[in-house]
Amino acid sequence: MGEFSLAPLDDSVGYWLRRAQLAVFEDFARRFVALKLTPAQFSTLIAIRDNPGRRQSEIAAALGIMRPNFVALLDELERRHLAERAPSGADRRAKTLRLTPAGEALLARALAAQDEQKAALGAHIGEAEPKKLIATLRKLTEF
Amino acid sequence: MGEFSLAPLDDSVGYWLRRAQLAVFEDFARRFVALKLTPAQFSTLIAIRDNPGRRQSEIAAALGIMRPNFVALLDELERRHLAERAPSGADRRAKTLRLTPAGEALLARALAAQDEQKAALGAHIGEAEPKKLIATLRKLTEF
DNA sequence: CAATTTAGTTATGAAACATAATCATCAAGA
DNA sequence: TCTTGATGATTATGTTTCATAACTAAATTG
Repeated sequence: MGEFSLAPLDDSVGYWLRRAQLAVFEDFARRFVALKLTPAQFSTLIAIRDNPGRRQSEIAAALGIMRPNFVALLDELERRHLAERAPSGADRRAKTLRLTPAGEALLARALAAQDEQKAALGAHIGEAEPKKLIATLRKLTEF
Repeated sequence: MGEFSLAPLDDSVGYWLRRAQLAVFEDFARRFVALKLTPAQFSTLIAIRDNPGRRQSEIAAALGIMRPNFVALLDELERRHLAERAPSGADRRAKTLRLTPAGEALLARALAAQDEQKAALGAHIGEAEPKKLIATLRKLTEF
């Protein structure tokens, strides 16, 4: 195609942030395709496992997922017998969430896949970089 | 809501990459709302200005935008008289792109807004960080 | 000149993300 | 207690972003 000039974008944090995110998510998708888990599903399984007894809407809020969109996501996890809704004794409107044994097992495999990605990523950008990178990205989330 | 544990995500590059990207793009949207420019439109104006005479499809490819989606984007820029399609003398199928004076003027304002964002961002994460951050993000795009 | 390829386009669909409205239940005050 | 207003989950719906297939006109190749 020939040389292409995009100078004002070349030192734009937003531009590279978007491109890097796309690249990392593509790699994620490749590693997780066998597990049939999207990033949202993966983080949902984690949130449920590590915060048992929480309400559906609390977990959605913690993940930054809109409540209406969380319904179909959970429907799918339930359909695959990875997670379950259970009545919240106190409040009959509310539902608490828990993983099934199959959900625990799949999450374990997913976490292993995540570790592999982390290792590959460290090898690619340098072992010390991920820690520094995450520290900077965290600051940016408050921007 | 109480303390919420999302440990396996807390040291995940992908997770923070996504959240940082959302935060920076939200800030971008705030700064650009007065100009009525999306990130894709902004980068298109830059690409056209800095690569005059290129074909529509070359510019789309350089920006990573699918050709079909680039059509409506350009239609809108033309409707607002910011950019124009012009026949490519050599190939009567092809169209080259150029900015109108109004497009040049709006892009100048947009670049100023981008500079302001850059300054605010440097102030927030430290003046030396953006350069290091971009270097790391660039490596990630080849991941 | 016929067959194939290419540039731009149209039509269309999938996926992520957001809002308004509904239904059942809860909580608080008259 | 009864009514009123808020809340949890849901449905319906819409928007934006991103991707694919198929079309047309024009170029290229054999």
